[in-house]
Amino acid sequence: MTPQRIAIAETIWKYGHIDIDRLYSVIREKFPTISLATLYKNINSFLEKRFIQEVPIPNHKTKYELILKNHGHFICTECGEVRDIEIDENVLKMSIQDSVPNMDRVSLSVHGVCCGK
Amino acid sequence: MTPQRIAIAETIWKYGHIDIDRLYSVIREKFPTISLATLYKNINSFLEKRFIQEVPIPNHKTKYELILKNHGHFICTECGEVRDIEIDENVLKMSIQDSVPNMDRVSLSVHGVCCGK
DNA sequence: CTGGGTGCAAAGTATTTGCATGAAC
DNA sequence: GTTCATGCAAATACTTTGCACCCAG
Repeated sequence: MTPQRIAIAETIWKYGHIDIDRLYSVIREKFPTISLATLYKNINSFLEKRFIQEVPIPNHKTKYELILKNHGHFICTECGEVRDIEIDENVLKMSIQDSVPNMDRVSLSVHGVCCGK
Repeated sequence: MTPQRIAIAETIWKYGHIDIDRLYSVIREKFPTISLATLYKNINSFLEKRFIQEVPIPNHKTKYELILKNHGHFICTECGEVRDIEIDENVLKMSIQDSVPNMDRVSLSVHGVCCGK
């Protein structure tokens, strides 16, 4: 656990969802010499350890978020913003008509336009 | 509508879900001179026209599928295979506890391991 | 002709790797 | 001293762009 690593985790937590570029610029305020390589290495290590997960966003860079409680995402197809939405996981699972092998994790994304565009 | 373009659409349809590399090698059997650039151009044009959509897969290349009826995806976290699963969209929407601005499209992914691994 | 698609090459962007250095134990 | 993360540079991977050519209307 290095200070850089802590800052990365904190920043992801603080922003909720953040992509690599924003993360880079935020972290550099505290650690001006940090490199993108270090960032990617830490991101990948966090991913492996299942501290964080990717939130892929069409036409935008993938964002990262801490894995806390299960929730859905509203993803704006215009600006790429992500908002968490609460889901009732039992009801959600009831919507699945087919049998599914080994359901590890269920992820729900709602796509739409957030701003009045 | 060029023969290449038709072959691309047909191949996506035939495979259900396919990534760019597989698409490239399949199409090249029919059109040995086709380039990745052409493939990407057509993919992007299909995406814009909403003929196809992306299916992002953690640790694997994005796959593409025709937009037919709404369904969910089972995504194997080991091999990246995708299987369509039928969903009851009304029940699924009932699982959403928060109000959502402009719900265009809802996408459900179930992650797990398909093979006995 | 003209418009639009193809395919090559090149550029651009994103991500990973190798290695020297330095801090922590 | 050994281990492990950092940060630079380079390599790799992925995707887009520019342009010359060709085909169909």
